[in-house]
Amino acid sequence: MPRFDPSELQSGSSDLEELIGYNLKRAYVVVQNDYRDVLGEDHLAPRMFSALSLTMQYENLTQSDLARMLGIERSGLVAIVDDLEARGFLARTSVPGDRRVQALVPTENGRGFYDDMIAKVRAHEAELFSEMTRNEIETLMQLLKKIRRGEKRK
Amino acid sequence: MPRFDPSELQSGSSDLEELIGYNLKRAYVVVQNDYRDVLGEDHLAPRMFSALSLTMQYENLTQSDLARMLGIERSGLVAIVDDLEARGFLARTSVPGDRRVQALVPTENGRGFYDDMIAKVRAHEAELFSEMTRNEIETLMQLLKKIRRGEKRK
DNA sequence: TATTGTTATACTCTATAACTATA
DNA sequence: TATAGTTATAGAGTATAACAATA
Repeated sequence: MPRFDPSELQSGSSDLEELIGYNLKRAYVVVQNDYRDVLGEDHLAPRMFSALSLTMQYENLTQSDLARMLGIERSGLVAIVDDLEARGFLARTSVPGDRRVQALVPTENGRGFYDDMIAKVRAHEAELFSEMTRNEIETLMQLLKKIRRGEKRK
Repeated sequence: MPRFDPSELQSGSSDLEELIGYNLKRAYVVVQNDYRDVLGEDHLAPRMFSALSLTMQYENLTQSDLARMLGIERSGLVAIVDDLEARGFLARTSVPGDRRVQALVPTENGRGFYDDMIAKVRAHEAELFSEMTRNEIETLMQLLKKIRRGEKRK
């Protein structure tokens, strides 16, 4: 059994380094930390950003729609929407024909804020991945989406 | 602005789907959920497995070593090691020459348990990624490690 | 002064279960 | 019966700050 040598940590010499799941997690943490540095200034958590993004791009989403799209439970979305609504980025609006649902409608203010944020996030990714070629990034995205498509539904 | 169409969710047509960080997270969640299905039977959380794996493969790791390798704080490791020690998988043993540190030494029992677990995890990954070619997996691993190497140190 | 292990504490993210009002 | 939104609650996972012992 070898003594610990830091230089071999990512060389794939240990069981852990050969696992896809572990590498996926560690890579995700790298990006997440950078996200927080960027979004944190504006007090926007990554999940807030994700929810805001989808409401900007799809008309009259309900909270249940959003939860399904983000892969989280409906109950978890209440606080997120509360926050986004409190900051004036979107509004819960009643929908004619089904009084159970409330569509999430972005405000002008919300659109302006979002446009700033998406620009910041894109700039941050461009810088964080500046060592990777366009081809590598393209390949990575395809492989990640392939993993996502293999998700086992409940 | 388009109406929500579930079929286009992963097609890259929205801002979110074009972000590396978002795809990384979603892919990670897919694997994580599968991990939990597999490791959960034996009440072994993913981070317990990671810590156990490293102590099996590196001689006389200290908790500080482990924390650095896993990218978490020292304080977070106390509970992990407590649990692994309570289950008889490893032991904190004093080290001659430095009375501050306690080396983490695997037990026979721990080795047997770990051998079972790593086999289960590998089988689970083989099945979860059965739609991907060996080449695709190799490429993915290289790209993930490249992202990890780009991590900004504190 | 710096490091190791530790405790206390708090925060984020998320899930489960139950409720209500609608359908 | 089923669904939308909601609340309460609990459990991971993690970080920060402080401390005693030791280097």
